[in-house]
Amino acid sequence: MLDLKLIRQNPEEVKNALGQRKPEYIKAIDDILVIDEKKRIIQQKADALKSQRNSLSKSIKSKEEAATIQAQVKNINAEIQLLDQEQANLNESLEALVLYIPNLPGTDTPFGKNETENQEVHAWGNKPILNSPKPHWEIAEALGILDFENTSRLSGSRFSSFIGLGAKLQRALIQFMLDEAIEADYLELSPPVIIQGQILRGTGQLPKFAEDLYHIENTDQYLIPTAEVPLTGFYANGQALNEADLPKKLCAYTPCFRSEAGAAGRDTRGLIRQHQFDKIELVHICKPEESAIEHEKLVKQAESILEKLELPYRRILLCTGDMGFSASKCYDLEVWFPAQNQYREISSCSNCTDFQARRLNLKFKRDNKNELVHTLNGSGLAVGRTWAAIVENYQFENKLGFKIPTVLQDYMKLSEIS
RNA sequence: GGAGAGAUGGCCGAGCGGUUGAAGGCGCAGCAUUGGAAAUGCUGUAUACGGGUAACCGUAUCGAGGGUUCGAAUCCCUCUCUCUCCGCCA
Repeated sequence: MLDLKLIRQNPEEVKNALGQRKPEYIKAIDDILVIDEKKRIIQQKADALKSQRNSLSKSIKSKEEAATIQAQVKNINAEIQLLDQEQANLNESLEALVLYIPNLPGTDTPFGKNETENQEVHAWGNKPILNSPKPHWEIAEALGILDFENTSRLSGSRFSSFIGLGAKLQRALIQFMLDEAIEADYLELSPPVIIQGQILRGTGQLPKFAEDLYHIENTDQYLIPTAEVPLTGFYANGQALNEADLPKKLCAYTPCFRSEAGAAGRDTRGLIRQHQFDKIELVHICKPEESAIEHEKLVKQAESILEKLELPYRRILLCTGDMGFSASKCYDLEVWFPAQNQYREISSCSNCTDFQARRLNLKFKRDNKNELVHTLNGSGLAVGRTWAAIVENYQFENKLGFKIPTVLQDYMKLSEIS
């Protein structure tokens, strides 16, 4: 959520910045300004009447003199009720508008209409030289370590099961990624995967992206699409954080659930796009002036996982038109998939500045005053996609199977699966 | 699921329908005292919205929402959550 005062005081700046995402936001800001103006005028009227009412009520000392004042206050009350109702209505429409406005792109976020205008920052690693790379699902299904067919009868399309050594590899990846995060001073949380709608509004998934979520019927609860939600929301609406405790670095392993509405026909084969997948998530909560540096640290932490797994990847700086709702600046890490002959997203690291903090009421105390924190999140990493990337990049050319990355061999007690 | 108890500021804890945004204590911050500290003393310590260059002023908030009243933390209704006991259960 953007600061209303910022919109009020620098409307042109806000419109310029949001217009870089999509031109339609410019009109929304104009609407907000009009409603905000109306609301303030009404609030001033109502406050003045309430003030009058309070002092009249206080002036009643004896029962004898009460009658005339009572009549007076009753009249005032009728007026107040109308104004309050009007203000409540305006507030509602104002909130409805503001909750649909995304974060302002940072000044170092490049302008661009869509993903074609993202910028590659750097690429790392050597792509494997393979004459005819096989897709991961072919290799894995043939090895009997991954199943789609039986699983689709269990759960429907876009679900899968890991079997035997496949399941063990997934478990090893989770263990490895968590160990790496904890080594880097992250505090591990194991949160619920069912979360209140209020928190999802806070992190920005709601109200705009409700169709992407699995909703628990007859409740205000949802399955999380990412552990960013419970991690970022963990301290919401509670006591302000201590300045000395910042930056807070949290990590969690959780399953993630996405309805993938609107993705029909895309990535229908393999592990790339599933309704349920595992992910290790990293979240930083920090002071405003620290968030740019924390963002670089966060993305490097995610990169270090790929480097230790020796998977070729590149870092992309997203442009204004491709960036997520809550982000001000965002790097995507993309891992190389030989069979598809392309890089695919495996981590998305966002600096959300104070956007989520304002919606979540997430503050810290500095000089005896409450200030909004900045929040950052990134995957470290998406487990299913990492699993698939290992199978494809480490596949043997002359026989069925693949090598286990060196760092995982201790976890697996195994050097290859064939 | 059944029965009961409760929800007040960072925490504990008062609170007759009317100078109660809220006593008192703890904690925290500043100042004094000290060679330094402890102890002590004094002062200050909620949030949001609005108005004002500012000092400051107005309004709202005692779990949430509604109601009664000239006036509600205090009375009434609904909901939510927490705790205790019983039942069930990974």
